[in-house]
Amino acid sequence: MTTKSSSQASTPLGTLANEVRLACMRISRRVRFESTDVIAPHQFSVMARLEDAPRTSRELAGIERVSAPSMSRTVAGLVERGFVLRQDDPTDGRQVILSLTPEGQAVLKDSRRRRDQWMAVRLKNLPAHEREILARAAEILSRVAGE
Amino acid sequence: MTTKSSSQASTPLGTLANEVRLACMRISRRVRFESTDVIAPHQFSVMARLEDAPRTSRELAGIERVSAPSMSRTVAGLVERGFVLRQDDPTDGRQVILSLTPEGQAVLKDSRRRRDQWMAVRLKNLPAHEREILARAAEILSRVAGE
DNA sequence: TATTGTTATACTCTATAACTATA
DNA sequence: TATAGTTATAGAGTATAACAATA
Repeated sequence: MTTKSSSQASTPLGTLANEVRLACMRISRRVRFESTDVIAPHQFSVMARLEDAPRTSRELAGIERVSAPSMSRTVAGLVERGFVLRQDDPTDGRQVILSLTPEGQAVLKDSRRRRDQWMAVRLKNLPAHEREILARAAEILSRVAGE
Repeated sequence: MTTKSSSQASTPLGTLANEVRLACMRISRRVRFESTDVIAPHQFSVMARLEDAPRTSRELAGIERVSAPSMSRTVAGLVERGFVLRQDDPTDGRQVILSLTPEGQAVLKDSRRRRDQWMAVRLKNLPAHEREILARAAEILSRVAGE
Protein backbone atom coordinates (compact mmCIF):
# COMPACT_ATOMS: atom_id res chain seq x y z
CA MET A 1 0.00 0.00 0.00
CA THR A 2 1.88 3.04 1.24
CA THR A 3 5.29 1.51 1.80
CA LYS A 4 7.29 0.92 -1.35
CA SER A 5 10.78 1.44 -0.05
CA SER A 6 11.63 -2.25 -0.25
CA SER A 7 12.97 -3.49 -3.54
CA GLN A 8 10.67 -6.48 -3.45
CA ALA A 9 6.93 -6.18 -3.83
CA SER A 10 5.75 -6.20 -0.24
CA THR A 11 3.23 -8.79 0.86
CA PRO A 12 -0.20 -7.20 1.34
CA LEU A 13 -0.79 -6.55 5.02
CA GLY A 14 -3.79 -8.87 5.33
CA THR A 15 -2.00 -11.71 3.59
CA LEU A 16 1.12 -11.26 5.71
CA ALA A 17 -0.96 -11.22 8.88
CA ASN A 18 -2.62 -14.44 7.80
CA GLU A 19 0.65 -16.14 6.92
CA VAL A 20 2.41 -15.13 10.11
CA ARG A 21 -0.53 -16.13 12.28
CA LEU A 22 -0.91 -19.49 10.56
CA ALA A 23 2.80 -20.21 10.77
CA CYS A 24 2.80 -19.51 14.51
CA MET A 25 -0.30 -21.62 15.09
CA ARG A 26 1.14 -24.53 13.10
CA ILE A 27 4.35 -24.46 15.14
CA SER A 28 2.41 -24.25 18.41
CA ARG A 29 0.21 -27.11 17.33
CA ARG A 30 3.10 -29.35 16.38
CA VAL A 31 5.00 -28.60 19.58
CA ARG A 32 1.88 -29.39 21.56
CA PHE A 33 1.27 -32.65 19.71
CA GLU A 34 4.85 -33.83 19.79
CA SER A 35 5.67 -33.19 23.42
CA THR A 36 4.35 -35.90 25.70
CA ASP A 37 4.15 -33.75 28.76
CA VAL A 38 3.70 -34.41 32.46
CA ILE A 39 1.59 -31.29 32.88
CA ALA A 40 -1.25 -29.88 30.79
CA PRO A 41 -0.87 -26.54 28.95
CA HIS A 42 -2.87 -24.54 31.48
CA GLN A 43 -0.91 -26.06 34.34
CA PHE A 44 2.35 -25.27 32.59
CA SER A 45 1.23 -21.71 32.09
CA VAL A 46 0.33 -21.23 35.74
CA MET A 47 3.56 -22.76 36.95
CA ALA A 48 5.55 -20.51 34.63
CA ARG A 49 3.83 -17.50 36.21
CA LEU A 50 4.72 -18.71 39.68
CA GLU A 51 8.32 -19.17 38.56
CA ASP A 52 8.57 -15.42 37.97
CA ALA A 53 7.17 -14.60 41.39
CA PRO A 54 4.87 -16.02 44.11
CA ARG A 55 1.28 -14.93 43.54
CA THR A 56 -2.23 -15.33 44.88
CA SER A 57 -4.91 -17.39 43.18
CA ARG A 58 -6.77 -14.21 42.27
CA GLU A 59 -3.74 -12.74 40.55
CA LEU A 60 -3.20 -15.91 38.56
CA ALA A 61 -6.86 -15.98 37.49
CA GLY A 62 -6.53 -12.41 36.23
CA ILE A 63 -3.29 -13.05 34.37
CA GLU A 64 -4.49 -16.27 32.77
CA ARG A 65 -7.95 -14.83 32.14
CA VAL A 66 -9.90 -17.64 33.73
CA SER A 67 -12.51 -17.53 36.50
CA ALA A 68 -11.52 -17.63 40.16
CA PRO A 69 -13.07 -21.10 40.69
CA SER A 70 -11.23 -22.48 37.67
CA MET A 71 -7.92 -21.22 38.95
CA SER A 72 -8.78 -22.53 42.38
CA ARG A 73 -9.17 -26.00 40.90
CA THR A 74 -6.06 -25.83 38.75
CA VAL A 75 -3.98 -24.72 41.72
CA ALA A 76 -5.50 -27.41 43.94
CA GLY A 77 -4.38 -30.04 41.44
CA LEU A 78 -0.84 -28.68 41.34
CA VAL A 79 -0.69 -28.51 45.14
CA GLU A 80 -1.91 -32.10 45.39
CA ARG A 81 0.86 -33.24 43.04
CA GLY A 82 3.47 -31.36 45.04
CA PHE A 83 4.36 -28.83 42.35
CA VAL A 84 2.94 -25.77 44.10
CA LEU A 85 3.14 -24.67 47.74
CA ARG A 86 0.35 -22.87 49.62
CA GLN A 87 1.28 -20.42 52.38
CA ASP A 88 -1.10 -18.23 54.37
CA ASP A 89 -0.43 -14.53 53.94
CA PRO A 90 0.51 -13.24 57.44
CA THR A 91 -0.76 -9.73 56.67
CA ASP A 92 -4.10 -10.72 55.09
CA GLY A 93 -5.87 -13.84 56.31
CA ARG A 94 -8.02 -14.05 53.20
CA GLN A 95 -5.11 -14.52 50.86
CA VAL A 96 -2.94 -17.53 50.16
CA ILE A 97 0.50 -17.11 48.66
CA LEU A 98 1.30 -19.67 45.99
CA SER A 99 4.82 -20.59 44.93
CA LEU A 100 6.69 -23.32 43.06
CA THR A 101 8.21 -26.21 45.00
CA PRO A 102 11.59 -27.64 43.92
CA GLU A 103 9.65 -30.49 42.30
CA GLY A 104 7.56 -27.95 40.42
CA GLN A 105 10.66 -26.16 39.20
CA ALA A 106 12.15 -29.44 37.99
CA VAL A 107 8.95 -30.38 36.15
CA LEU A 108 8.82 -26.97 34.50
CA LYS A 109 12.42 -27.21 33.40
CA ASP A 110 11.94 -30.71 32.02
CA SER A 111 8.79 -29.64 30.20
CA ARG A 112 10.63 -26.80 28.49
CA ARG A 113 13.48 -29.08 27.54
CA ARG A 114 11.10 -31.53 25.84
CA ARG A 115 9.35 -28.77 23.93
CA ASP A 116 12.57 -27.18 22.79
CA GLN A 117 13.96 -30.51 21.69
CA TRP A 118 11.42 -30.95 18.92
CA MET A 119 12.14 -27.49 17.59
CA ALA A 120 15.92 -27.76 17.98
CA VAL A 121 16.07 -30.93 15.88
CA ARG A 122 14.29 -29.17 13.02
CA LEU A 123 16.24 -25.92 13.26
CA LYS A 124 19.46 -27.89 13.11
CA ASN A 125 18.68 -28.86 9.52
CA LEU A 126 18.08 -25.30 8.37
CA PRO A 127 20.76 -23.25 6.61
CA ALA A 128 22.41 -20.61 8.76
CA HIS A 129 20.81 -17.65 7.02
CA GLU A 130 17.34 -19.06 7.66
CA ARG A 131 18.14 -19.54 11.32
CA GLU A 132 19.24 -15.92 11.37
CA ILE A 133 15.88 -14.86 9.97
CA LEU A 134 14.06 -16.89 12.63
CA ALA A 135 16.17 -15.33 15.37
CA ARG A 136 15.17 -11.86 14.18
CA ALA A 137 11.56 -12.90 13.67
CA ALA A 138 11.33 -14.34 17.18
CA GLU A 139 12.37 -11.00 18.63
CA ILE A 140 9.84 -9.12 16.51
CA LEU A 141 7.01 -11.54 17.25
CA SER A 142 7.63 -11.51 20.97
CA ARG A 143 7.51 -7.73 20.90
CA VAL A 144 4.27 -7.79 18.87
CA ALA A 145 2.65 -10.35 21.18
CA GLY A 146 3.51 -8.26 24.21
CA GLU A 147 1.83 -5.11 22.92
CA MET B 1 16.83 -8.90 2.66
CA THR B 2 20.57 -9.20 3.12
CA THR B 3 21.77 -12.15 5.10
CA LYS B 4 23.89 -9.79 7.13
CA SER B 5 25.89 -12.37 9.03
CA SER B 6 26.64 -10.02 11.86
CA SER B 7 27.49 -12.83 14.23
CA GLN B 8 28.30 -16.13 12.63
CA ALA B 9 28.04 -18.18 15.82
CA SER B 10 25.00 -16.08 16.65
CA THR B 11 22.36 -17.86 18.69
CA PRO B 12 22.95 -21.31 20.21
CA LEU B 13 20.58 -23.86 18.75
CA GLY B 14 18.80 -24.62 22.03
CA THR B 15 18.30 -20.97 22.81
CA LEU B 16 17.03 -20.23 19.32
CA ALA B 17 14.60 -23.17 19.50
CA ASN B 18 13.29 -21.83 22.79
CA GLU B 19 12.93 -18.28 21.51
CA VAL B 20 11.17 -19.28 18.31
CA ARG B 21 8.81 -21.66 20.07
CA LEU B 22 7.93 -19.11 22.75
CA ALA B 23 7.37 -16.38 20.18
CA CYS B 24 4.97 -18.61 18.21
CA MET B 25 3.11 -19.65 21.35
CA ARG B 26 2.76 -16.06 22.50
CA ILE B 27 1.31 -15.01 19.16
CA SER B 28 -1.07 -17.98 19.09
CA ARG B 29 -2.15 -17.24 22.62
CA ARG B 30 -2.84 -13.58 21.94
CA VAL B 31 -4.74 -14.32 18.75
CA ARG B 32 -6.85 -16.87 20.60
CA PHE B 33 -7.59 -14.45 23.43
CA GLU B 34 -8.32 -11.47 21.23
CA SER B 35 -10.62 -13.08 18.69
CA THR B 36 -14.18 -13.49 19.89
CA ASP B 37 -15.08 -16.31 17.57
CA VAL B 38 -18.32 -17.97 16.49
CA ILE B 39 -16.65 -21.38 16.37
CA ALA B 40 -14.28 -23.09 18.79
CA PRO B 41 -10.68 -23.90 17.77
CA HIS B 42 -11.33 -27.59 17.15
CA GLN B 43 -14.38 -26.77 15.06
CA PHE B 44 -12.42 -24.24 13.05
CA SER B 45 -9.72 -26.80 12.43
CA VAL B 46 -12.19 -29.42 11.18
CA MET B 47 -13.97 -26.96 8.93
CA ALA B 48 -10.66 -25.86 7.43
CA ARG B 49 -9.92 -29.50 6.57
CA LEU B 50 -13.28 -29.84 4.86
CA GLU B 51 -12.60 -26.69 2.90
CA ASP B 52 -9.67 -28.42 1.20
CA ALA B 53 -11.75 -31.45 0.28
CA PRO B 54 -14.82 -33.43 1.44
CA ARG B 55 -13.84 -36.16 3.89
CA THR B 56 -15.26 -38.88 6.11
CA SER B 57 -15.45 -38.62 9.89
CA ARG B 58 -12.77 -41.27 10.17
CA GLU B 59 -10.37 -39.34 8.00
CA LEU B 60 -10.94 -36.18 10.02
CA ALA B 61 -10.35 -38.04 13.29
CA GLY B 62 -7.03 -39.31 11.94
CA ILE B 63 -5.92 -35.93 10.66
CA GLU B 64 -6.89 -34.07 13.82
CA ARG B 65 -5.60 -36.87 16.03
CA VAL B 66 -8.73 -37.26 18.10
CA SER B 67 -10.86 -40.34 18.72
CA ALA B 68 -13.65 -41.37 16.35
CA PRO B 69 -16.41 -40.61 18.89
CA SER B 70 -14.94 -37.17 19.57
CA MET B 71 -14.93 -36.33 15.89
CA SER B 72 -18.42 -37.76 15.58
CA ARG B 73 -19.63 -35.29 18.17
CA THR B 74 -17.74 -32.34 16.77
CA VAL B 75 -19.14 -33.04 13.32
CA ALA B 76 -22.66 -33.54 14.70
CA GLY B 77 -22.49 -30.08 16.25
CA LEU B 78 -21.36 -28.49 13.00
CA VAL B 79 -24.09 -30.31 11.06
CA GLU B 80 -26.71 -29.16 13.56
CA ARG B 81 -25.58 -25.57 13.10
CA GLY B 82 -25.73 -25.90 9.32
CA PHE B 83 -22.00 -25.48 8.71
CA VAL B 84 -21.35 -29.02 7.51
CA LEU B 85 -23.34 -31.27 5.16
CA ARG B 86 -23.67 -35.04 5.53
CA GLN B 87 -24.08 -37.17 2.40
CA ASP B 88 -24.26 -40.97 2.23
CA ASP B 89 -21.48 -42.49 0.17
CA PRO B 90 -23.22 -44.26 -2.75
CA THR B 91 -20.42 -46.80 -3.10
CA ASP B 92 -20.06 -47.71 0.59
CA GLY B 93 -23.10 -47.58 2.82
CA ARG B 94 -21.01 -47.40 5.97
CA GLN B 95 -19.38 -44.13 5.09
CA VAL B 96 -20.71 -40.59 5.23
CA ILE B 97 -19.14 -37.86 3.13
CA LEU B 98 -18.79 -34.56 4.98
CA SER B 99 -18.46 -31.21 3.26
CA LEU B 100 -18.77 -27.49 4.02
CA THR B 101 -22.07 -25.72 3.38
CA PRO B 102 -22.09 -22.15 2.01
CA GLU B 103 -22.86 -21.01 5.57
CA GLY B 104 -19.85 -22.98 6.80
CA GLN B 105 -17.61 -21.37 4.21
CA ALA B 106 -18.84 -17.93 5.21
CA VAL B 107 -18.22 -18.62 8.90
CA LEU B 108 -14.74 -19.90 8.15
CA LYS B 109 -13.93 -16.82 6.10
CA ASP B 110 -15.25 -14.50 8.79
CA SER B 111 -13.33 -16.35 11.47
CA ARG B 112 -10.10 -15.95 9.53
CA ARG B 113 -10.77 -12.27 8.98
CA ARG B 114 -11.26 -11.67 12.70
CA ARG B 115 -8.09 -13.52 13.58
CA ASP B 116 -6.06 -11.75 10.94
CA GLN B 117 -7.38 -8.38 12.02
CA TRP B 118 -5.61 -8.45 15.36
CA MET B 119 -2.34 -9.34 13.71
CA ALA B 120 -2.75 -6.93 10.80
CA VAL B 121 -3.21 -3.96 13.12
CA ARG B 122 0.07 -4.75 14.84
CA LEU B 123 2.02 -5.49 11.69
CA LYS B 124 0.90 -2.19 10.28
CA ASN B 125 2.98 -0.39 12.87
CA LEU B 126 6.16 -2.29 12.09
CA PRO B 127 8.87 -0.89 9.78
CA ALA B 128 8.94 -2.43 6.31
CA HIS B 129 12.17 -4.34 6.84
CA GLU B 130 10.73 -6.09 9.89
CA ARG B 131 7.63 -7.09 7.95
CA GLU B 132 9.95 -8.51 5.32
CA ILE B 133 11.67 -10.63 7.97
CA LEU B 134 8.31 -11.91 9.19
CA ALA B 135 7.24 -12.80 5.65
CA ARG B 136 10.37 -14.90 5.21
CA ALA B 137 10.07 -16.38 8.71
CA ALA B 138 6.45 -17.40 8.07
CA GLU B 139 7.52 -19.39 5.03
CA ILE B 140 10.32 -21.10 6.96
CA LEU B 141 8.15 -21.87 9.98
CA SER B 142 5.35 -23.31 7.87
CA ARG B 143 7.87 -25.57 6.18
CA VAL B 144 9.32 -26.64 9.54
CA ALA B 145 5.87 -27.31 11.01
CA GLY B 146 4.94 -29.46 8.03
CA GLU B 147 7.94 -31.78 8.35
C1' DT C 1 -20.06 -3.80 52.66
C1' DA C 2 -16.10 -5.40 49.77
C1' DT C 3 -12.62 -8.93 48.83
C1' DT C 4 -10.44 -13.68 48.68
C1' DG C 5 -11.27 -18.10 48.03
C1' DT C 6 -14.07 -22.33 47.97
C1' DT C 7 -18.01 -25.40 47.03
C1' DA C 8 -22.19 -26.67 44.14
C1' DT C 9 -23.71 -27.41 39.73
C1' DA C 10 -23.71 -27.59 34.79
C1' DC C 11 -21.76 -27.48 30.07
C1' DT C 12 -18.18 -28.78 26.70
C1' DC C 13 -14.47 -31.57 24.84
C1' DT C 14 -12.05 -35.54 25.41
C1' DA C 15 -11.51 -40.62 25.93
C1' DT C 16 -12.55 -45.93 26.05
C1' DA C 17 -15.92 -49.57 25.56
C1' DA C 18 -19.87 -51.44 23.58
C1' DC C 19 -23.26 -51.36 19.97
C1' DT C 20 -25.38 -51.10 14.95
C1' DA C 21 -24.98 -51.38 10.11
C1' DT C 22 -22.40 -52.48 6.13
C1' DA C 23 -18.46 -54.85 3.48
C1' DT D 1 -14.39 -61.00 10.60
C1' DA D 2 -13.26 -56.15 9.65
C1' DT D 3 -14.62 -51.33 9.07
C1' DA D 4 -17.43 -46.79 9.66
C1' DG D 5 -19.97 -44.58 12.70
C1' DT D 6 -22.82 -43.87 16.89
C1' DT D 7 -24.23 -44.25 21.67
C1' DA D 8 -23.06 -44.88 26.72
C1' DT D 9 -20.36 -43.41 30.24
C1' DA D 10 -16.67 -41.14 32.57
C1' DG D 11 -12.86 -37.71 33.34
C1' DA D 12 -10.98 -33.04 32.81
C1' DG D 13 -11.42 -27.98 32.40
C1' DT D 14 -14.35 -24.20 32.24
C1' DA D 15 -18.21 -21.20 33.77
C1' DT D 16 -21.78 -18.85 36.94
C1' DA D 17 -24.03 -18.67 41.42
C1' DA D 18 -23.93 -19.12 46.20
C1' DC D 19 -21.29 -19.57 50.30
C1' DA D 20 -17.52 -18.81 54.13
C1' DA D 21 -13.91 -16.16 56.15
C1' DT D 22 -11.53 -11.90 56.58
C1' DA D 23 -10.78 -6.80 55.78
